[in-house]
Amino acid sequence: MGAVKTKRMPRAVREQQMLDAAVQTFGQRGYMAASMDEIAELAGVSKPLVYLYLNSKEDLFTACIRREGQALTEAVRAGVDTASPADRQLWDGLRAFFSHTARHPDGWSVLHLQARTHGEPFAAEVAAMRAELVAFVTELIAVAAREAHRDPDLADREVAGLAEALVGAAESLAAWSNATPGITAKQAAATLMNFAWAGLGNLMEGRPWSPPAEIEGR
Amino acid sequence: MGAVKTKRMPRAVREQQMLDAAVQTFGQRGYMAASMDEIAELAGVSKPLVYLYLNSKEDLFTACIRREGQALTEAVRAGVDTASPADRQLWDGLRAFFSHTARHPDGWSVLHLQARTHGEPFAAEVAAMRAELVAFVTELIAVAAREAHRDPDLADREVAGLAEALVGAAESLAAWSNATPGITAKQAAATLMNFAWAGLGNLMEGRPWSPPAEIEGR
Amino acid sequence: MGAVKTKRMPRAVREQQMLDAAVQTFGQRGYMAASMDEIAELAGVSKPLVYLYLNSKEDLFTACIRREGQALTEAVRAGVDTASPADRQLWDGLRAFFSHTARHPDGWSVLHLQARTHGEPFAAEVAAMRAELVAFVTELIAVAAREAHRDPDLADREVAGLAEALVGAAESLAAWSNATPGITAKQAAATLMNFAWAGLGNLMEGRPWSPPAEIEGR
Amino acid sequence: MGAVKTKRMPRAVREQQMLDAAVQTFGQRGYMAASMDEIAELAGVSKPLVYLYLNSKEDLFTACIRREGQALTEAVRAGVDTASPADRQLWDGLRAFFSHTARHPDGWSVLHLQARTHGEPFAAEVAAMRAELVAFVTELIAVAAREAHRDPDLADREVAGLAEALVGAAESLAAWSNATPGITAKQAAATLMNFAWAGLGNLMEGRPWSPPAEIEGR
DNA sequence: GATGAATGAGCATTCATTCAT
DNA sequence: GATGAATGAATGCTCATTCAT
Repeated sequence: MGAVKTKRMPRAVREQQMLDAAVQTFGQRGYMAASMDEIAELAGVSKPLVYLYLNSKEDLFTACIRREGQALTEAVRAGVDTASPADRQLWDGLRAFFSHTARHPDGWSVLHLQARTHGEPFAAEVAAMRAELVAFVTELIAVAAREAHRDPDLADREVAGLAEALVGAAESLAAWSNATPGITAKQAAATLMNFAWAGLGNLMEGRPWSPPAEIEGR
Repeated sequence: MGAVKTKRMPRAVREQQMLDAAVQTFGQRGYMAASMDEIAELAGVSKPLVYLYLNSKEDLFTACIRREGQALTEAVRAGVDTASPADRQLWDGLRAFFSHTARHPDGWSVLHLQARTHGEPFAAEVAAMRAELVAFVTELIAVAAREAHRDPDLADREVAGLAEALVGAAESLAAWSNATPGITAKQAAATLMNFAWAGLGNLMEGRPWSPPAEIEGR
Repeated sequence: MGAVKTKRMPRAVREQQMLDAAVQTFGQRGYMAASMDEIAELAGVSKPLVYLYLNSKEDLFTACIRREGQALTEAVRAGVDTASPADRQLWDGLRAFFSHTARHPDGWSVLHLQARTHGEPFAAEVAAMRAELVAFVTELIAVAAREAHRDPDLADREVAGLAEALVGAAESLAAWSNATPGITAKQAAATLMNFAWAGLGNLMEGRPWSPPAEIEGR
Repeated sequence: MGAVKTKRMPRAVREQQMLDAAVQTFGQRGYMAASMDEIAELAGVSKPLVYLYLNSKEDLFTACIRREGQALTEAVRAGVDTASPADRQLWDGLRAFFSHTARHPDGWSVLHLQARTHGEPFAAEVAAMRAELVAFVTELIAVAAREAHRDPDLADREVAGLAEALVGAAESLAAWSNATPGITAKQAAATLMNFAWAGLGNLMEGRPWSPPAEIEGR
C-alpha cells in the first residue's frame, strides 16, 4: 500500500520515498504514536532498510523536519522580490507561505505541531527554521520603518515581539484555512495583510490596506 | 516525591492531586511519552487508584484538557468588563490571558501543544475551548465595528479570519514571552494590542494604539 | 513447563524462581543466546514481571553471578576448618568445591564459562569471587610454608602464580569430572591433591600424598 | 580500516584476511556479540564475499577455531624434542604454549573462552584440539613413569585426571600471565613446572624442580 | 570476482490495564 | 478506600542471510 512496490532502486530515491512516508505518518499521528513499522509499510520497504538508510526514529524525524523546513523557507524566499516595497514583500511572502502550507499539510503539521511537542533535539531544529522566518519579518518591519522615515528607535525587543505576533498569526491562519473549506491561500493572505498592516482600528474606520495590483495570478 | 503521601483523603481532593500530577507530566513530556506510572507516583497514589478514579489514560488527559481549558477561559472572562469599550475589553482580556498562561505553563502546554498533536478525541476538546476565545474576540470585533458605525457588511468569514489571526498571535506571544526572560505579561499584551489595533502601517507612521489609563495594577 | 504456574506469590519467592530459571538458561545457552522470553517461560511468569523485579538482562545476569558466586564461596568456606593443617584444609576445600560444582552445574557454567566471556560488567563481578578463592589458596600456601619452617622469601608473585595454577587445575577438573561419568567429587579432589601436594615428580617416585583419615563421609 | 582495501587478490589471501578479522572480532566480542558486518568491514571486504567464501557465521567461527587450534598445537609440537627426557619435554612444551598464547591473545580467547561457551558444534571442535594437548601430556606422564621404573599400574583414569589438571593449570596461567603485566612466558612456565613436577609439598621443603640448562634463549 | 540493495525473524524493553486481596 | 502482583500487546532496533547486477 502507499508506494507501489518497485524493487531495487537507487538509495537516493528510496530515501525520498521513506521521507515522504515518514512526513505523512508523523504529520498525522505525531512522533510518538507513529511506528516505524507503519512508516516502512507506507514507504513500501522493510523496516531494516529504513534503519539502514535513516539510522533511527529520531534521525528520521530530524530528517523530516529538515527537509520540510527547507522546502518551506525556500518557497517563501522564492516568492519574494527583495527589491519590492515592504508591504509588497510581506504580501508576497504570505501568499507563498499559505500556498506552501496548504499544499503540504503533513509537512506543515510536522513543523508546526509535532516537532514542537518534543524535547530539545527537535524543538531546536524547528526553532532554527522558524527563526529564519521571524528574521525575514523582522527585517521587513525595519525596512518599512525606514521607508516611512520612522525614527529607528523602535526597540529591538518591540520589533521582535511584533514579528512573533505576525508569524504566530500566520501559523494560526494556515491551520485555519487548511481546516476551513473554501478559504484559499490568497484569502488567508489578504486577511492577515489587512490585520497586520492596517490594524483592527483602521479596519473599523473603513481604511483597509489595499493589495497591490497583480500581474501574474499565482 | 511530589505530593506528600497522606493517607485517606476524600475522593475530590485525591482527584485534584492526580490531575495536578497529570497536567504537569503531560505538559512536560507530552501525551504519549507520559506514563501512568510516572503520574501515579507524582500524585503519591498507586496506579490502580488512578484507574479507579479516572478510568483510562485517555479520560485522564481529557479531564486535564477540560480543567485547564475552563481555568483559562474563566480567567479571561473574569478579567474583562463587558461594559467597557471594545479596545479596553481586548486589552484586559489579553492581559488576563498572558497572565494566566505565564502562571500555568504546564496547563498551557497541555492545551496549546500537547492536545493538538493527537487525534480527534483531544483535538475536538481543545478546539471547543479555543472556539470560546475566538468567539469572544469575534464579538469584540463586531462591537468595535458598531462603535465605529462601520457597516455590518464585514463578512462573517472575514471576521472569523481576523479573530483567528488575533488568537494565533496571542498564542504565539504567550510562548514567546514565556521563553524570553524579561518579557512580562503586560508587555506582551501591549505589543499585541499595538499590533492588532493600530496595525503595522499605523505604527510605522508613528500612530500607535495608546493603552487606557489603569486603575488597579493587576 | 518449568515451574508449575502458581499464581500470586510474594515477590521474594518469585525472584528466586526467576533466578533459578535464569541460571539454568544462561548456564546452558550463554548470556547472549539466552532470551528473556525463554527465561520468563521457564520461570513460569510473564516477561514484564521479570523486568519489574530484575530490571534488565544485564542486571539479571549480574544477580545470577552474585548468587551463584556467593553460594560457591560459602560452600567452600563451610567445608574447611581453619584450625586444621594446611594440607587438610586444602583437601577439605577441594572436596567442597568439587561437590558444589557437581551439584550445581549450571551455576558453575555461569561462573566459569559464561561470565568470563563478556565485557567488564560481568568479568569484574566474577573476578572478585574468583579472587576470594585464590586468596584462600594463597593463604594456605603461606601457612604450609610456615609449617614447614620455610623461609618466607617466596615472592608474592610466585605464590600468586602457584595459587592461580591450583585454582585453574581445580576448575579444569571440575569440568572434567562433571563430563566424565563415574568420577566423583572425592576422586577429583584426590587426583588434584596428589598433583598439587606431591607433584608429578614424587608421584613418579611412588611417593604420593596420602589423604588424611576421614571421620564424616560428606 | 583494518586491512587496507586492496582489490582483486587471490582467494586464499582474501580468506586469510577474513579469518584474521574474524578471530580478532570473535576473540574480543564473543561469538554472538560479533556481527558479520563488523568482521566484513574489518576484513576490508563486502559481506556477501564473506558468505561466498565461508558460508555462514557458524562455519566462519568453526574455521577460526580450526585454524587457531592447529596453530597452537603445531607451535607446541615444534617446541618439543621427543627425544628429550620427560621433564625437559614438558618444560619445552609449556614454554611454547605460553609463548604462543601470549603472542596470539585473540586466538587464545577464541579457543579458551569463546568456543567453549556455545553448544555442541564448537565445543566439540575445540575439545578435539584440547584432547591433543591432553594426550601429549598423558604420554609424557607415561614416559616419566617408565623412566622412573614406576609400575605401569597407574590407572588410566588417574593419569587422565593428572593430565587434565596440568592442562587446566596451564590454561589458567596463560590467562593470568596475559593479564598480569611483567609476567613472561618463561616465568609462567617455570611456575607451572615447579608446581607440576615438584608439587607444593616439595616446594615447601625447599626442593624445587630445577630447570634444565638452556642453550638458545628463545 | 565483488557488491549495493533488500528482508524475515527475533530480541530487549515498556506500557496501559486488570485482578485478588 | 487502596494496593501488590501480574500480563497482552506493542515498539524500536539488529542481525544473519540472500539476490540481482
